[in-house]
Amino acid sequence: MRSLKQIRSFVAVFEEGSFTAAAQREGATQSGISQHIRHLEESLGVELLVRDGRGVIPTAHGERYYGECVAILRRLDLAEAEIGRASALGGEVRIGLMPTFTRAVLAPTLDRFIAVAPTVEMRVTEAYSGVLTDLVRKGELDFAVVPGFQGAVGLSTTLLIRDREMLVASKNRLGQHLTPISLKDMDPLKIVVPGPQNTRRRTIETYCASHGVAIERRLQLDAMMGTLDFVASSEWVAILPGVMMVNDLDGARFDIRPLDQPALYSDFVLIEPTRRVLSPAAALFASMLRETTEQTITIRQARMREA
Amino acid sequence: MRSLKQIRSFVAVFEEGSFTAAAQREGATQSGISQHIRHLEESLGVELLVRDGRGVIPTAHGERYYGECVAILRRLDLAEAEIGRASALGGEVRIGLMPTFTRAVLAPTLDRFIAVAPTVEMRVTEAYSGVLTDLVRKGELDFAVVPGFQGAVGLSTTLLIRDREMLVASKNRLGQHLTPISLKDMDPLKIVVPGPQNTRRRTIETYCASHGVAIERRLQLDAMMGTLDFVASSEWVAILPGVMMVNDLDGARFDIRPLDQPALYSDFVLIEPTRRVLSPAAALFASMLRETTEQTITIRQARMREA
DNA sequence: TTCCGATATTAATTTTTCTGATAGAGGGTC
DNA sequence: GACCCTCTATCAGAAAAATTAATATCGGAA
Repeated sequence: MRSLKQIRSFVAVFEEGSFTAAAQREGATQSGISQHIRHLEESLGVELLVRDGRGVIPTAHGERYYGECVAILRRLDLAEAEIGRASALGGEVRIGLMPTFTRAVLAPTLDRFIAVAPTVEMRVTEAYSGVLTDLVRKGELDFAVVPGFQGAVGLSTTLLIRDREMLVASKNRLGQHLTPISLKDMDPLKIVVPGPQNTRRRTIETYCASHGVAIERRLQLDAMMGTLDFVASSEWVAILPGVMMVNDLDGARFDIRPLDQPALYSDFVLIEPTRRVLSPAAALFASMLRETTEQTITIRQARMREA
Repeated sequence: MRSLKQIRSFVAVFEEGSFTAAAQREGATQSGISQHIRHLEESLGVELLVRDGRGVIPTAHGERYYGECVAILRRLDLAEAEIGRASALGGEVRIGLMPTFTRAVLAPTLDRFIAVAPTVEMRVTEAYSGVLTDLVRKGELDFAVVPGFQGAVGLSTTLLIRDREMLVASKNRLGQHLTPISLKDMDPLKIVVPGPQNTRRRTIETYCASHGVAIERRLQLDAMMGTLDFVASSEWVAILPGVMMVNDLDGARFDIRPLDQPALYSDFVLIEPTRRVLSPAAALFASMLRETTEQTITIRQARMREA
């Protein structure tokens, strides 16, 4: 007979591309997963996955069945969310944020959220997008906010916010605080960048290369706090999303100038497991996060107009 | 943990309005069903059903959850139908028909169907609508065709055909074979009717009462073959759906005249369990049944125009 | 009250699932 | 090609869960 465990196992294997990884994600053994898939295939009378020594590849049947299974799990999740403690706006909300978001917008969002939903247990994980993506896929986070990307199996993405990238340097080094700047006018740059595993690195390199911005020296720093601190006390610069600099608009510590000619925008998306539905509390937090972020951007735009 | 058995049990209890009946339908014991429901309620943290000594009544939560559960089971069924042997147009098709349909349209439909799908195992059950409805709800039939009615929990209905009712008598007793007739012109009637448990009985009585048709004598006969035979060899008449008389349009045995002023139409609907999806073979049979029936009606209309 | 028809509970049993160990298969590397 | 590494399949015993039959309990009707 068909069972939900079998379906969950299949979805996990499909998304992870491996029995072993699926077992880990489902908190089971590889042996158990193997048996579930076998029973599923037997009872359907169809091969769902081709095992090729390196992992697994779904068959055409597998692809189609996966789509249905995800829809079923999602619907199941929805049914429970509708009934259970869901409506009470309680439970636990586990989210993942990049430093971009924890630096400035997390605190005010938390303030507002806690006021409205005092009984909800919040758990915020700070990490870079790769880690967060994995955690979301494993179901260990309800959702995460990561740079916009080309999607991944089993994840749904929703655009949360689009924000402008800023050139950040220590006070009085750039001048014209908050007015647009063309990077080419500033080169050659001594720039602090994240490591190649970070999505931002590629964005920055691509931008510089395709607009003829010369880079004199690169410093690879995978610590956001450290980057800011270093930039504040040196002649090095960094390119950062505006949303993390809202608390420094006064110009007391940094010169901040939006990239121009052309402007560079970054998308941040909310990712969640397709097979699940956001709990009301999580959805509320997500919408508050978006609102707060939008407000900070609005504030910044007002300041920029003044400048 | 949630399981499909629990969900199936809940759906069965909801639809049957009773643990005991649900157990029977699911081929389980009352004890097992009781435990499944208890676990479901515990894990949702919500009461789904109120037990009141006489049976069970769903709570508001139960109602909502039921809707989701049916959708999930249906989707699951769909997923399997899409993948499995479904596409091969094999397997078994179990349908239920009333005598109305078995008398004239079943045979030609079967001919066509068997030609196209020779490997499908057909199982046709002939019975009256109440029995067929129960069998469909229990999942012992893929679908049945019954008189149009006001629906039942757990059943989906689709209009299959609308047909005209006929006054049937033995040859040369009515005259004007195949031309419309006003019943009032023929009263008082000596009429053969089915028992009160049959949907048609109410239809006929209502029609006569509301159009001032006097009935001289009633003969209650719950045997369709017997009714036809008796009518053919006596002065009694019967009111029957046109679709069952297509083989007697030649007037050799019966005088058949459509009711007029006003015309009386009957709807026949296809009923199937909402939680399931018709297999391709069953769907094909249903559509062939509709086609055949429509053709017989078209033929009759042509004959009527000639007459 | 008493009975009747229904659900709840319980403990033993059966079935299913899960695990840990091991075998086997398929690529990559030297 | 031999070796190694990683991955999946299989198996038997262990653990967990479902199922059953018997029985307790409950609620309403007469």
